[in-house]
Amino acid sequence: MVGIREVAEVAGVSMSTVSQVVSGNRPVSAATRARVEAAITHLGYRAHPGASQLRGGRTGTIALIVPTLENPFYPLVAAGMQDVLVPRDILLTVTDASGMDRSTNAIHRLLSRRVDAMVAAPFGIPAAGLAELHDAGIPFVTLGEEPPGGGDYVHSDDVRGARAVTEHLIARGRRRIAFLGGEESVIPTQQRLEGYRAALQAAGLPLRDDDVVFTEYTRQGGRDGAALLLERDERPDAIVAANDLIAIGVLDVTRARGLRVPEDVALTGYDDIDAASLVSPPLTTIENPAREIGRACARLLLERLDGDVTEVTRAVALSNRLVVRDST
Amino acid sequence: MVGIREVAEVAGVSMSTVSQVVSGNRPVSAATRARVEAAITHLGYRAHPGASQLRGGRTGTIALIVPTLENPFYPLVAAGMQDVLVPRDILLTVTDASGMDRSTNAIHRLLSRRVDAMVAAPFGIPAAGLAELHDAGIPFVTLGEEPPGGGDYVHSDDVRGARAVTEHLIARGRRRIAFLGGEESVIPTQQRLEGYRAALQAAGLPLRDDDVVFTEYTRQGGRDGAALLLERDERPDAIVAANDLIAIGVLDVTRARGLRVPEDVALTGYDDIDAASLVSPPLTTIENPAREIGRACARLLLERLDGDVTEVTRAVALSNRLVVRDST
DNA sequence: CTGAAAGCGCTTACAG
DNA sequence: CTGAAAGCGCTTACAG
Repeated sequence: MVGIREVAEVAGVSMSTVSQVVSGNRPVSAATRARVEAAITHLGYRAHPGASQLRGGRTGTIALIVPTLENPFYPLVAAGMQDVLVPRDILLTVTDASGMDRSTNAIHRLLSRRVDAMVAAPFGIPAAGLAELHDAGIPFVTLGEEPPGGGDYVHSDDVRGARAVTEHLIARGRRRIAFLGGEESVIPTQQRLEGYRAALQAAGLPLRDDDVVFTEYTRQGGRDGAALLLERDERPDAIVAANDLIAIGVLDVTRARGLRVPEDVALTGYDDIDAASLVSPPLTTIENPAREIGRACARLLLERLDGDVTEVTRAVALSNRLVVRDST
Repeated sequence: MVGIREVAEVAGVSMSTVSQVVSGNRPVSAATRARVEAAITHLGYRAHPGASQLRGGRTGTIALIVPTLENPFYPLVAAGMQDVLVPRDILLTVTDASGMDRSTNAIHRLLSRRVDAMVAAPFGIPAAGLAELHDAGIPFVTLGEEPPGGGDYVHSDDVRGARAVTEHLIARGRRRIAFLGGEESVIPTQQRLEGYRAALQAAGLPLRDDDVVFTEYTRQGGRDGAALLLERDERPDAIVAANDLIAIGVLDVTRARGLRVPEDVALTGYDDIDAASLVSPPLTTIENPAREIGRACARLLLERLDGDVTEVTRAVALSNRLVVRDST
């Protein structure tokens, strides 16, 4: 392998000078620089990341931990992060935490690898994992909710989105609107529920406890929840699902029962994943800007890494918008 | 930071011994091992990856380059790779090459980072990129087709899959079956066409040139191809689409023309992406095991890295299976 | 089974 | 603006 030494020899300068040219950490005369650069090109020199890391401290790697890679929302977050990271020549490593017994393992593993920073969806990350992250003292951003103890986070305005979608149903004449959430404990569920409630309240519609059902953020979760909601005597005339996958599960049930959407029951999703426009009928939903969210995460991290941030917590709220399709 | 030196002090042994305990590269007495392990736990020691890398040579990182993260097939490949890589404590870095002018940049960048191995979808990777990869001498695997010049690759058995889906249509009584392929030049297209032909031939059905149309592997490609096939006087009574996205494009056209699927024309896809079961009618298709493909890629790489492989080229063909739904 | 020492390829004070 | 030298935290021959 060709190293800094070979380059220095060919260029007729010291190893320090080669290092300065590569890193730009101190001024080098134009003539010297040109000679060094010529030698680098000629020899095909590539810095050894391990060596730089050992001295410089940083690995140039940022990690993303997601609950699952099967929900297409998360790969898009990864793509957004890359939009920002690639120009800075930072590597992104993505971990699907669903396979590991506990995401704590993922955090631990990534910390051992000395990643420079991390973004994680906090859902299901046990407190111990978050604590370890805190102790490590590296910049990190959470997705969707503020980490306990404070820290940067990025979310789209869930209260507003859920409110918009519910108001849309009310405007369409629906009166008995149910809410089908994912896991009750996570903040996005709570905020979407809050938006739903706010819309009903503003319209003077009653809030009924049994119109709110919690399940999982999956297609199967949607099936389970829909089974509950739709077997009642007094069926809702609309369902606000907390994400598209849940809504798609609801469609499975309406189809099986011969219910027409939207005639018998109107339905809305959340996120606007590709599938939302492919199902039949295509879903009215809230566009959740996954890629933008990824970009924002990466930017927050980079600012911390660049050291010009003093605030403990910064929140980035991205706006979302209603996409009306045939399911309402 | 606590390093090997601190651990050695606390355990009352030399730094070498600590290193041996951590790496397992040479036998250590049980008593010593226990003392060292206690010290490691007590101090919370984590090896510095940069230092190990500088000596040991490997970064413990494997890269995956995909044409896009927006096609849900690829994130699943990534998830499959992780299934295999995580237990070996190897990091996966995923690059979406769509953003970069040329994937060559991605390859170059990853090589600079000294990733230990790489898997890439060869579609659209220019020869220069592949050549650089070859020169780097690191193990790599391609997706779907053999890399020019030879090397490991993983694909599902496309001939067999396409044959199965075509035989299924014949069994359903279809006689005039068209093939709607993606780009003619890529191997998967050629193999799926071969399977389709084999099925017709075995059934004694004629092969007509004008029943074979090539387009792009996209929804729009499907629309374009369907427009050609369905405007003829003698319409086919079935269409074998070379992937699900194409089939979904066909559905757009049948819907617009008031043709019923499967009554007027039966339709099959390929891949079984989520959307295949979401469209109406849901598609009969061939399940292309993305996650399994990812696992196989990782295993091939690991075997090379472990050094017990001498063959230049190894091909892994994964079996796929017919999924029958309402479109046939 | 264990230790002392060299060295992996860089970066960064320290000098000039 | 440039160079010589120390050292980052490990691993691995080399000895014993």
